[in-house]
Amino acid sequence: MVLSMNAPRGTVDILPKDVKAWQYVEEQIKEVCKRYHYKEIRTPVFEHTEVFQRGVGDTTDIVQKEMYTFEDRGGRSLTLRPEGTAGVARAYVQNKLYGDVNQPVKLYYFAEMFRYERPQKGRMRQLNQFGIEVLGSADPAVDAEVIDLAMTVYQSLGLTSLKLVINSLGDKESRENHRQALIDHFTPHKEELCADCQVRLEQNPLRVLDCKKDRDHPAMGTAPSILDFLNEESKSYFEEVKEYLDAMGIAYVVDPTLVRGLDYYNHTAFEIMSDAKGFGAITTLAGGGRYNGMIEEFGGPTTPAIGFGMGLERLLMALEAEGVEIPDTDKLDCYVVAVGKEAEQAAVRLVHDLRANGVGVDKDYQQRKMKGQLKAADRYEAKYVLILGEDEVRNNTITVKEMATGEQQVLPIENIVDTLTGKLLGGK
RNA sequence: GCGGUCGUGGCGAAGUGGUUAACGCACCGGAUUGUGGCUCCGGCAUCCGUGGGUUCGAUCCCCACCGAUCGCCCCA
Repeated sequence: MVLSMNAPRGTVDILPKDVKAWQYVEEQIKEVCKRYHYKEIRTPVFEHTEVFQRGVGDTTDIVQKEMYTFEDRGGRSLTLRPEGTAGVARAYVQNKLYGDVNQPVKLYYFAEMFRYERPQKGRMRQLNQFGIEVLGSADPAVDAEVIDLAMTVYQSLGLTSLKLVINSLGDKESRENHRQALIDHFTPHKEELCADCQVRLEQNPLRVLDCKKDRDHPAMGTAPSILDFLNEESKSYFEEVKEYLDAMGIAYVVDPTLVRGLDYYNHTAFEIMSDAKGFGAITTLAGGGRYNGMIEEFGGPTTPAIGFGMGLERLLMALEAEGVEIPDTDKLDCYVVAVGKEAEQAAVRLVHDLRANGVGVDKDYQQRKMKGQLKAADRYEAKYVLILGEDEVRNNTITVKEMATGEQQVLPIENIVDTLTGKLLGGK
């Protein structure tokens, strides 16, 4: 490869041979969304930078170092979306969906996200996510439904090595109290913590708990747990969520150190991870939580909301790691083999007519010999091969060969379209 | 931003400081003058990431760069 006309770092082409898996996954997920009564929303690929600064939070890694931010010709600062929730929240406020008769507003999206990171297995600069947002309900049953939906998506696709981890970050009051307790707890050890954590301690002490470098520090084990700081309301909310999960038979693990990287979460936070082998360092398949303050932050009415984001590249990886077969639905119905100039013309017309009648057909365009054309038909896994040669043209016939059995018969060309459409589409 | 590994034909993969750089897969053609999946034969024709350097000579040695990949951080 001489030219450097390659796809930018961290991006990939999804080629025809791979698209099948993507379409299958998308179809299955949409089917689940339909059953759960969620509606699709499509928002812009880029937003005003401020949408993410305010929505995602200034102290997050995403905003601090991972955004694709640029200035447009009008001098506006725009950013390619690094996650899905902020844009949806913005759209919800701007379009006054809080006034919709149907509440809560239950949305899903498929969207590509952009994060400036060093690529590695399961981590791309452009990535695809499926996501859910439910706005307008503070019912813990909604939290459970959202989690249930995510788990159902994975299970309907055949994944089994799943682990659901949940936590509660509590409401504003609980978080504040816990935050102060964390600062009090870690400050005496500040000098012993890693550089990142020293900064985190100032900005967002919750995330010190997330640190992998300092995970063995003695102060970690004794750090105050958020669960001990939940006020009555937060505590009972979390209890209800767990009860609903229990009621649906969804297994979970409570992990008080689960914090999530985004600032906007409160109450329920969750992650779904894969135990499957071949995953490298990446284990998180999906993550989400409640963000009751964001809509207000965007100038809307006080609106409780919850959602999650699910990485589709990682989902595909998980399917592969677990050996899930993707059904092949687009085999070719017919392949027309033509030999000779006259036959070629008849073939073109036949291909056109069959296609017009709903049959999937292809033919040779490489000037291959008959044998080569048959090989191509075999490669394409065509069900039938229709042969037009000199004999057929002379006798106004056509040879129909069923590839699976090798049986073939010579039929009059006259009603061949009807005959074949009946044969191929009769059952549909 | 930091660290490890790697970079040979469409793909996979050997290899050597020095005439024509293995092999496998795939593809095309022939054996079978109009028939696929098996077998055999042939073809696929200067190409060894880029730019420098060492050398009489480098794909193989040195340097830089670019790219890929895996990991750290963090996450999807």
